[in-house]
Amino acid sequence: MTAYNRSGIEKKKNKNVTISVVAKEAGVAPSTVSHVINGTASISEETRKKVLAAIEKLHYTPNALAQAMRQANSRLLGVVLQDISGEFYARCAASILEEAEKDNYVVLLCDMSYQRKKMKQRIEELVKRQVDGVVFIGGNPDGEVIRYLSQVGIPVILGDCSYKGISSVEFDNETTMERLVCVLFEAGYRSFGYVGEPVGLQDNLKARWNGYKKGLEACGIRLEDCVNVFDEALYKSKLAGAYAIFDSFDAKGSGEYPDVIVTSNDKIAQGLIAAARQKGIEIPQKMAVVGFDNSEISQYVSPALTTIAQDERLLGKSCYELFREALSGSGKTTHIFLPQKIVVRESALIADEIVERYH
Amino acid sequence: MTAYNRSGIEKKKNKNVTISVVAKEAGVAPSTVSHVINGTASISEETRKKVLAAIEKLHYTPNALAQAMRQANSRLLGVVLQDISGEFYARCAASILEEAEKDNYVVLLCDMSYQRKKMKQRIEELVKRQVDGVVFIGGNPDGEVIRYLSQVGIPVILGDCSYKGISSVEFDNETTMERLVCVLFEAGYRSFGYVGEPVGLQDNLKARWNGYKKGLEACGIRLEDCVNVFDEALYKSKLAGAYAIFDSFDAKGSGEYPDVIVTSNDKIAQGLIAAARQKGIEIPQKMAVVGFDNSEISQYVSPALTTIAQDERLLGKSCYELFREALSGSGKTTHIFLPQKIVVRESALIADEIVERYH
DNA sequence: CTGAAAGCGCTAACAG
DNA sequence: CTGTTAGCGCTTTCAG
Repeated sequence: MTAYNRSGIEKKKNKNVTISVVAKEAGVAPSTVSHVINGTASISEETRKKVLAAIEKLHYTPNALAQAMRQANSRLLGVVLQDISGEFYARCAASILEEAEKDNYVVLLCDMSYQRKKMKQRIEELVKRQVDGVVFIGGNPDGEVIRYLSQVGIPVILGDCSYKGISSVEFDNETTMERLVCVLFEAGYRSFGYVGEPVGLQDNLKARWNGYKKGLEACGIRLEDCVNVFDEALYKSKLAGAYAIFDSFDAKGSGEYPDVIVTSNDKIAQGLIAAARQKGIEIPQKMAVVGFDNSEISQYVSPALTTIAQDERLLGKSCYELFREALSGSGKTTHIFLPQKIVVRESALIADEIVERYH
Repeated sequence: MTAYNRSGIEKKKNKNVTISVVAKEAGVAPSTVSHVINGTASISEETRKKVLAAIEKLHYTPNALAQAMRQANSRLLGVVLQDISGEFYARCAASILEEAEKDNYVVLLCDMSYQRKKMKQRIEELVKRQVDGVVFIGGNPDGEVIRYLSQVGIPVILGDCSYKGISSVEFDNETTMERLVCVLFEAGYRSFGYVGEPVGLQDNLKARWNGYKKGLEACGIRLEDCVNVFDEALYKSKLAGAYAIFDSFDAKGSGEYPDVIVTSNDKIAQGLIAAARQKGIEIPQKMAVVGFDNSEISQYVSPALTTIAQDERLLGKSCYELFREALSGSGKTTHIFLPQKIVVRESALIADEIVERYH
């Protein structure tokens, strides 16, 4: 029923419905309006009604920028991740978004696209924007950036990576990978291969690689007897990259493949499997392949992927909770480790009882 | 070399490095500092140096909130999409993020999770935050929300959906789908099936469905002779949902399947294929399946998916550009249509020359 | 219970 | 070329 400017869509400027306009309309002072909105003082039922009516009539919406300036917080959370197109990151992000929403927090998303050099600049942008905190997912925290954030008093939470003195929630990658190798060994696989991105840029990859090595050692297998390939190209295209990599296995000997190849990602596993199929190499009979992340599709491909499952939503949620905790200022740093699970399907066969034994 | 508060991480409040602190340090007026930062007046080399030194020394970072309040814009863009975990949306988002970054815009991301009712509230939050514009990707624009945004003067850009009088960039879903059906018919497929989410909530699905019907008509096939299933459950889990749906085809007759099933998404196609495999039905020999979206994995599964490819990054980029254009205030509304491509692989066989003929 | 006044950090006239 | 002033929209003492 309100009369808007009849020109319909206009330039701006018509959004001059400020708190004092409302106050005028209601015949009270701006501070009174503020009080009824924020419940920050007790107001007589009568004036409260008048104010509410004015708000309604004018379609008043508080300006969060102005609010943030007066108060200590902006209710803005920065989330920095490596690649929103990756299922892992997307799930984490979705979960953080969901939690933030419940708190009237809003998230400023930064996708680093695995480009570490952009980090500093992007973080500065977030700081300018007065975010109340920053959650990093994945990657390998940059000490300089972390220190900077600490100096300006912005809490930092790390997801699936870690840094001394900073709260984090990680999956138990190292343990899981070690267990995976042992379980595979127990299932009869004797020669191993590893395919993944270079581990330097990602803490979680590093942890997995370490677990792989530990597992090998525990099983009495020498690392030199394994074919381990790290390829930068996998950052950009896991499927095509892995597909191309398959040749490196063949190049070595002739027709000699490891019994099982462990990978850092389901897409890499799938790329390998596609290449194997193309070459007539049967998976898992001739060679087994294990993925990582339990992507939604992994159980619908053929052979269905044996992989590692983890609750990314829980990771996201936990990160958000740590952020809120950090805000309330206990000052303590917390490190949470979340379990992962070996999911046996077709691409690598392992008897259930073996998996359970290593649980 | 600067001495920070030695306690390291502190609560806030130490971030009191405002423009006037810098000004004092440099022995000039705040406005002068502002001018050197923004290049909004010519400054003598001498004072400029002093100011820059002070900024450096104090680690001054402008407060974007305050800037936004003084100026007309916040350099904040709201992006609203249905499901960040979907490859389609993730790609669009990634592209918008990338473009925004170049402009020092920052994006406030909202994931609706296909829940239409949350829309209004979320949009209000964005408005409170003073976003300079909102880009909607997918879904079915809510007239009320669009009007509200127009009233408060916030430009709206629609991606892969449309609304009267609002700029949009869409894929040419209807045309493509119609063409797909014709091409399939030409390739010898005579009986058709369709599997997808109910089309009411998504403009792009509606367009595809319309195209499907038009194609059928053009080929002289009656809609009643087709098995078309719409399932709400597909919104939440396309793979599992499609897998479950497969039975509905069997239930009808006995062992009678359409020659080809057209779907709204690669995941749905893959779910169907997995179910078929489980039942011993060969794809594409016994029945062909066509996906949609050309997900990265689609060419690495077996059978490789015949599907529809589209450039989501271009869509994202175009949306961003329309947004910027809208800001500069030409006031005109633009509708862009982006082409899609039929990608023939293994799950549905079509001779290249047929596809080309319909191009 | 309500209002007046101050000021968050910044920029945009306008003087000088 | 540089400084003074005013004020964006809001919240918050502090009086009344």
